[in-house]
Amino acid sequence: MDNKKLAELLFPDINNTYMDYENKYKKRNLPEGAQVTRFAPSPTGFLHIGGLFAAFVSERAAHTTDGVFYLRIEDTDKKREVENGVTGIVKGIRDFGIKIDEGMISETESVGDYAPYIQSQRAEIYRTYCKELVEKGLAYPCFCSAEELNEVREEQEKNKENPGYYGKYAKCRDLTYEQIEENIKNGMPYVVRLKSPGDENKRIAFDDGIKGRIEMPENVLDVVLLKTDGIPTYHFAHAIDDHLMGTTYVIRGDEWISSIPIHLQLFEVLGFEAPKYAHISPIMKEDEVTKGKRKLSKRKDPEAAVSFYHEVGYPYKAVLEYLFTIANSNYEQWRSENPDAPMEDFKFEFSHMSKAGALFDLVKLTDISKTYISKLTTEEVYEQVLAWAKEYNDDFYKTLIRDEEYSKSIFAIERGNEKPRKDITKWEDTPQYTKYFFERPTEYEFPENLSKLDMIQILEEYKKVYNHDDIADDWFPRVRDMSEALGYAKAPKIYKKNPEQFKGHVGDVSSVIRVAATGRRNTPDLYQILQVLGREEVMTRFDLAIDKLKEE
RNA sequence: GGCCUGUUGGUCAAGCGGUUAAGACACCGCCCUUUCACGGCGGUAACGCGGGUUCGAUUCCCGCACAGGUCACCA
Repeated sequence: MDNKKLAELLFPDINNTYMDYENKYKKRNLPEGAQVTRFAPSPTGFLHIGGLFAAFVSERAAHTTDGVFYLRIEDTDKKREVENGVTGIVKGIRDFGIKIDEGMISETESVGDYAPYIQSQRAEIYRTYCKELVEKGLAYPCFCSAEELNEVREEQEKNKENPGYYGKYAKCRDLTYEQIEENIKNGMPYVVRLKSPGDENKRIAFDDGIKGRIEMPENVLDVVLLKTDGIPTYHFAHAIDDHLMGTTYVIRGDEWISSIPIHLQLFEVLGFEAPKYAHISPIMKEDEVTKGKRKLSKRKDPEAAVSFYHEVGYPYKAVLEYLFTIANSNYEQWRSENPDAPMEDFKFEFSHMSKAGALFDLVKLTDISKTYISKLTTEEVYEQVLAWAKEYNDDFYKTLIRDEEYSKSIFAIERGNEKPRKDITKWEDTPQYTKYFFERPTEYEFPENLSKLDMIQILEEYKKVYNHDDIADDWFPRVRDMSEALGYAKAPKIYKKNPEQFKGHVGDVSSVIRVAATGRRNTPDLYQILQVLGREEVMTRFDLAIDKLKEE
């Protein structure tokens, strides 16, 4: 068979040679040890937390080595594609502050010297390399229909043989030029397959950055390179793109491990140097029903979508912080030793990645997020809450901007202390958390151990002694004195010793004041709340509470 | 079924032939305290099973079990 002639028959439109691309896309000039990594999702309109995790790890791997991290879109499956899918991915990554050096930055635009970064625009490149393989006798057209392929598979299953297109089952391997020409003339659709040089008795080995050394049988399958529509399969596109774009480290989900023999063979056949690989274990979730682990599912689990975290308002750095704790086992240790260091200072290492899939732990995220938010300044909290509200809660947004200083003074309560409060988990909590600052209470959680008359007495008495100009140190002693005068112990300990001598203790008294001012029994520091509310408002609220007590 | 991977408390995980088997989150108790939160102290709780190798196995080897992945013209 004249392979050259066959190549011309199959690819009459291709006039370039692969050398044109080898010359066009120059080798990167990077320092020793710098890694080039990429995130290469399909634009299916949904960025999975596992995808974000892979992107994050890839970005860290690149930027801790002064390398490059780029975004490539793998849109070779037109059936699954979604409108504006690229935008969704770019936004998802951006919302989490992950910096993309190269690649797609919007639906249609990209930056970088290795464009196009979207596979649907690289058809000619793939076809050029494919033509080359045909010329070298390493690839051939296959006209088998889906039905024929199914029949073969059934026969193989019956004979307990490995399924697939290989060996004697690879019917189209031995087609003559004339047969091929005839088929094409008749308009028969075809794919282009690799003529696999693999030997089923040989084994290959490679060192995975995370999983370690893995050995597997060589690939013997004549895998599809170009589909009927002329678009490459993932395998072929992976080899071409990662070679041309200079990827040094391919980081992806571990569902790809079993394709490694194919990929290594492709690199070999194409004469490319293979990249290093690191295969990440999937993020799992405990299934409520079966109590087993399962992959986070986009249908069942809202937290599988990256947009979920943005919507409910977890600060993106808190999410990243959490992702880091499952990415590198020594991260938490490092963080406790460097509580205020930026996370970029942490040296990411593949060797500290877990081989097994971690269960996604929302409770742990909650803790990390609370701690993170507790350390923010008032300004930072206000900005982030505002940004969240602007996107997801218009009413609250309007409330916040009505009086910026007032809003900030709320978030300033007990902030900046040595032991800051840890009570905001996510921005979605803040409307409820701050509600009583913007609205007078309508419901009161008055304590049950005091009578209404006692409570009315407390409030009326407190109105008389309340001094809005008290400094913090004077405020509580005043409550103490009043408590004592009304027959309450001035400290809980005193009350506990002789409970029969008192009506209650100062804590009961301040509870009444607290509930009258806020409607709630549990709040941050009461003095600061009263200060924020302002003298007039405080008095009004006391009156309202008294009325409420009287009417019942 | 073939091929690959994994299995330490509820969760994330240290460990890499000899340890009272770290730590974090969660949970429980106590202390601090005007509530809540914070903080401090303490507690419950783990090496999947069976064989080897070895003076000694959580650690090494072999089975088994369980879990996950993959065997497409999807990525």
